[in-house]
Amino acid sequence: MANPLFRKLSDANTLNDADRDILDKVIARQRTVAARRDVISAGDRPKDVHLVIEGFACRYKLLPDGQRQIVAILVPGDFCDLHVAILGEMDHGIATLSNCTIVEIPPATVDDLTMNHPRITRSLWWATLVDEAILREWVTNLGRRPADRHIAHLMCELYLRLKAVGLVIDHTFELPLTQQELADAIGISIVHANRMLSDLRDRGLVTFQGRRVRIADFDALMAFADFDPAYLHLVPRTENGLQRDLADRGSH
Amino acid sequence: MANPLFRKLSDANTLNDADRDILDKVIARQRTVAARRDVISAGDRPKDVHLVIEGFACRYKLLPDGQRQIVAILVPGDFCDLHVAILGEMDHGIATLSNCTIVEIPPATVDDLTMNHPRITRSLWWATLVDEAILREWVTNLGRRPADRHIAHLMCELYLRLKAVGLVIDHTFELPLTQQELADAIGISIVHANRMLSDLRDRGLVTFQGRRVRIADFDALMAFADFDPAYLHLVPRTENGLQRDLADRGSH
DNA sequence: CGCAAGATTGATAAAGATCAAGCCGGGTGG
DNA sequence: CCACCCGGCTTGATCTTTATCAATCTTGCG
Repeated sequence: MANPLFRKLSDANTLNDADRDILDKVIARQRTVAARRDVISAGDRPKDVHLVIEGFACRYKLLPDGQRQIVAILVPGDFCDLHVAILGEMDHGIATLSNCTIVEIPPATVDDLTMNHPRITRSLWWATLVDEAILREWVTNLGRRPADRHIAHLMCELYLRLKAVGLVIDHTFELPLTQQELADAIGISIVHANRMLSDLRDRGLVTFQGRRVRIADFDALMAFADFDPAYLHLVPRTENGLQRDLADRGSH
Repeated sequence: MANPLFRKLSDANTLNDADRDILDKVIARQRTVAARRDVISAGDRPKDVHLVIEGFACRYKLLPDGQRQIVAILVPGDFCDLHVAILGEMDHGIATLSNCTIVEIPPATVDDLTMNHPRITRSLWWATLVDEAILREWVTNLGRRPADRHIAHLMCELYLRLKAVGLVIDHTFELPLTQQELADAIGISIVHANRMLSDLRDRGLVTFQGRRVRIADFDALMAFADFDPAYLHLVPRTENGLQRDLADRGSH
């Protein structure tokens, strides 16, 4: 996949070929990070902005008793720390879940984007606001949805987010999470995660084959999870864009 | 309180008297909203940006079975929907918890700020990023902290946020939440909320007198809640700013 | 082959939800 | 002035969800 950043941004924002060229240059400086390593640790003051190009990562918080809460899952095209400069230091860590390709963007490049490329700036804003919307949905999931529906909801979310960057193939996507990591994202114990997962399997809603997730009937899963994709704000400029997108989902 | 927006922003960002004048003008157009009314409903596309000047409000999501999750508590100085324009429609509602004074800021004013007032723009960015940091902490609270500590953590957070806008007086602050509303924020049932609240009272950590919360020993409450104020990014330009701020807390 | 990490299962305990009353205080209408 | 009514608070009993503890199984891999 050439440029997941461009793909993601242009999916819901109007960007042109010139913008694509610029974003291609932005992601030129890549490096790889092995699975289960910190990309940025809590307390860091990173100079460069980091972006996931390939692989999965997560934001997480550690509690004094050693528990961990994953507060976001980062997929290709997601920023780790756009705008840390403004906040100063990281209040959480970012770790890879799989082998990852990470891009480091020097502050000068970010400044150039915000000063000279309003369309891109606006779409970066959009990405930030969607991240926030996802967090609100996670709060709702944690507060009010039982564990099985919560997991189902997360699978719906990842399905659409990964679809936006072309990583859903034939109703399946890669998801290199151990059950412990899933439990840390859902806020439950690993034992409970295991049981809820096998419930979902038994219901035929989600199947896990190795590191791949298969969602045979997305509508059924959405219904079970009470999933409303509105919060992802994927709707492009046209009114019926989402309908198209959703109708399209079986055809890939 | 004259201008909670200026107070909040200048607490962690460098702003001068000229900025204050501009922000005073920004909040000129005020209106009042009665308690327990929607300021903005899910699905709205508000033209103006809304800001709480006085009173308490909340962001919330409704589930199909009628359950509610409060995903943020808004206090004076907090924006309801800075930048909705970019996302299009609201994916959640905003309701008052008490009688509120709300400001409506026309898009032209926001544009003027972002184009002509870089210091203010930066501090608005800061406010947005802090909102996101608060959401991450809420995710952690919901996922990994038991209800009593979760409530204690929220009280610590509100204590510091309200202190930043001058609303903590003599170790107390107003909090016009019913137990049902608190339960909706913490993600528990009202019965459990009631029991955890009386536990906190019994431990002497938090006392509730009418609509006022008293935190006699903030250090003890922080310790109980495992509260680390770093995520609020209140630290001003100086290194020991937070220390000053925290040391100051008993003296008001 | 044998190990280690991860997945699974069973038994039991704790946290929290639900159901059902009762209480308390402030406002309202007679 | 008082009865009563209603929203919100409190309490007890019981049920459900989830956590914890403790094995055991499975599988990829050196």
